[in-house]
Amino acid sequence: MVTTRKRIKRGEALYRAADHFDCLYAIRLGFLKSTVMSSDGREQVIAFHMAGEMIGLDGIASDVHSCDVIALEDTEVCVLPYDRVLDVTTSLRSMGAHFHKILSREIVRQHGIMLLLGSMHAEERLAAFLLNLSQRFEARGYSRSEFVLRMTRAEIGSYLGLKLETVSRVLSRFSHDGLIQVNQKHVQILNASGLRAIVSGQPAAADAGNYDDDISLEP
Amino acid sequence: MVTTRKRIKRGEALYRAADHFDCLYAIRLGFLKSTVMSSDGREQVIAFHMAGEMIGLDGIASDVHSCDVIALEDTEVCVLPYDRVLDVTTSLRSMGAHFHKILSREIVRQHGIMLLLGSMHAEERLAAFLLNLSQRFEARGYSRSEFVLRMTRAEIGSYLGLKLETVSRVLSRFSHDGLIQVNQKHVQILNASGLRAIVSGQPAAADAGNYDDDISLEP
DNA sequence: CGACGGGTTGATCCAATTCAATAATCGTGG
DNA sequence: CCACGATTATTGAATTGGATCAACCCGTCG
Repeated sequence: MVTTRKRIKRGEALYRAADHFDCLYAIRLGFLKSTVMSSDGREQVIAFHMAGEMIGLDGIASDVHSCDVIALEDTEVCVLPYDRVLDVTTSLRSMGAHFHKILSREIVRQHGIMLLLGSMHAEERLAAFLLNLSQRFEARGYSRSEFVLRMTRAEIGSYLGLKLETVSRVLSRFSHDGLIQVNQKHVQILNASGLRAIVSGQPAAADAGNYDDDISLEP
Repeated sequence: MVTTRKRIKRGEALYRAADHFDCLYAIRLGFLKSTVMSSDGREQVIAFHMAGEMIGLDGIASDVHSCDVIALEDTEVCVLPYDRVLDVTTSLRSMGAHFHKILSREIVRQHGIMLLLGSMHAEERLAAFLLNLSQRFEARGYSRSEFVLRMTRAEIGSYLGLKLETVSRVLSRFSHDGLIQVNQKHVQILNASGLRAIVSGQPAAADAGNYDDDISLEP
């Protein structure tokens, strides 16, 4: 499949809601957010995207994009004209199946976010968020215990249905409890099991020294 | 495409999380809910489904279903073996495109729910919920102003990220303000524009008699 | 250097939850 | 058909988690 590249600078949009839909994008490197806007102007971050992920799927529904996608750092994407995607997915059954899976995975992923937004407390949301990032960084070969948040506190808050002050407070609390170390955008996870316990609704069981697993400092 | 039918009685499951994925289902008539469960047992309703909609899309991702689908009333679905769906969507390009749209539409729909869960107050959520139901009933030829809620207050609450008491209270308030009339599961929308104003964050602008549009009593 | 965006932290407030009591409705079996 | 227990719904009072308002710090950039 012929693929062209496209670069988006930090702060710029890859596409915006109401833009005509032509192609999908595979992220080569960089970090982006997707946002939707309500009629009265409230903005909500609905996803953060990183290298290896495919974006633009929202446009297939009606040939028009339904959200904004903004680069949070300089980003490079692979442009995949949807016409070509359709060619491939219809000519090769296995490619058709594969593409269905990509779409379905996005649906399932969103189920998890709805669970989070619908039933979790601030601490649980933040813990889940950090673990999710950690897991995604690890899957891409980066450290699962140390990374840089590409987004602001306000963007994290929007994504998690919280205000930026709450995000800041909870991160401070986690830091105070020895679960993480935060320094502005730089985060180090010190006790992943502790975070997992919080996600599962545990009231953070005192503290104890179960730093048994997941302490690591890969490249 | 050979299609078989399947009946599910009120309270029974069409499928459950972890069930093997084989087929999709088109709802012929009835009403269902989809729920996901967090590891610690919290249940969250992620969707309500009615006649004409397709369900089971979550299973494509990994050949295993990721949510429970339960009938809220006696329901009949059309069983569509996914293998056959793949045959059709890969042999006919237009069918492939159409199926992609179905999947993408689900993704876009969920964006709206995330916006709701992430940034709306209880009254806004309920107003949006009622308008959404109204619109879907209308699209199916039923009255847009009078319908029966097939789900309990607890299920509405779970879907909207609220407690059942809050749902009950807000419905009572809407009723008191003349926006709707509620009688247990039976709801009549008296002032759809008022509800729309609430969704858009308007503090319900006194009341005024703008019952201009959308009062109707179709069959 | 001063302004400005991003972050932290404290004090107060309020919307929604929790706890609780009561009522209405439904399903079931005698 | 009616009685009875079990859901489901409503409503009130008290509580609280997160929002809001506000002050301040820090680094960056013109």
